[in-house]
Amino acid sequence: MQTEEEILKIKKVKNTAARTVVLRHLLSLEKAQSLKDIVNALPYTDRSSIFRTLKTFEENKVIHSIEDGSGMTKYAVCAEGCNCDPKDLHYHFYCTNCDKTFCLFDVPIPNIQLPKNFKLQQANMVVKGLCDNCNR
Amino acid sequence: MQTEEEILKIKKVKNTAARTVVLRHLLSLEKAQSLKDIVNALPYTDRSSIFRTLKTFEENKVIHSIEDGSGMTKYAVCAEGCNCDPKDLHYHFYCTNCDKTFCLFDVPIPNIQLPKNFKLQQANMVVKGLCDNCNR
DNA sequence: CATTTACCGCAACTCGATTGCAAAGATTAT
DNA sequence: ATAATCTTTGCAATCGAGTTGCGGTAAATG
Ligand SMILES: [Mn+2]
Ligand SMILES: [Mn+2]
Ligand SMILES: [Zn+2]
Ligand SMILES: [Zn+2]
Repeated sequence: MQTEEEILKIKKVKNTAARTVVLRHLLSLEKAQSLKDIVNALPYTDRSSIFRTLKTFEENKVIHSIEDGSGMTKYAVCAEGCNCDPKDLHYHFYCTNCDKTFCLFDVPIPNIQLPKNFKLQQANMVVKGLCDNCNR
Repeated sequence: MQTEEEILKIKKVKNTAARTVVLRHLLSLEKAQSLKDIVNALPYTDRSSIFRTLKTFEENKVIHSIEDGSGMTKYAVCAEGCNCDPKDLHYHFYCTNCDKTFCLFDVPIPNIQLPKNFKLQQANMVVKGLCDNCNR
């Protein structure tokens, strides 16, 4: 896995204290995080700095955002080589029990046959249900 | 197409003035509407009444809600026979140019092979891009 | 008709998201 | 190295979609 310095270098985002700590934090977790989650986990970094860091990361394809319907946008680090193009699309799974949101990088997204003359640019595909941990 | 009285009868929702006007309005449009859209279109009905009407409709499967990433939840009338089960799932298309959101009732949703032990309950699948009208 | 229950309108409130601004830090030009 | 310039950060304030409390009105029940 890439370190946060490598990622920022590749994505041409200047490395600052806040960016390093936020990205390192996101890399350390397997599930997508909300702004609130991150603020709670990083008590020495200001909310608005984290917010602007996330915006910068998103603009530069370091992370992508997920609207999982929980009311808070969540963020996850992009996979290596991701450019947030349609080809990089993947499902997200939101567990209605434990409130975790995962990137399902391994589940292929089938070709979607849109109506005539519709053009696909992006997608937000959230599948909801119970995760393996909650489904017992 | 069913009238609003027929729909409310089938879904066992009491018919009131506000409900009639909101449902009739939704039926008259082909695209999903936000609360704000509806409030603007129905100046003689109070925002909170419309809000509670939408909640009632959603609970009773008269309409379904769509999180299209625009920041406002949108609502669309359920198709005849819809019970908002996974089998009634369909894609939604959000046009990034004209901001319209459509139900793609005719585009089949393929089977999603979730990871082991994950259980599907619902989904919010929003495809984004240009609609036929904006893609020229 | 009296009582109970549901619905409506208005105003207030919640909370995630966003922004203005000044201080601190980094970069570039003299 | 110093000054000028640009960027990032922290704090407080603001925005806006969504939601709720409450009193009044209408509908349903007996
Ligand atoms: Mn993802
Ligand atoms: Mn729909
Ligand atoms: Zn779970
Ligand atoms: Zn369009």
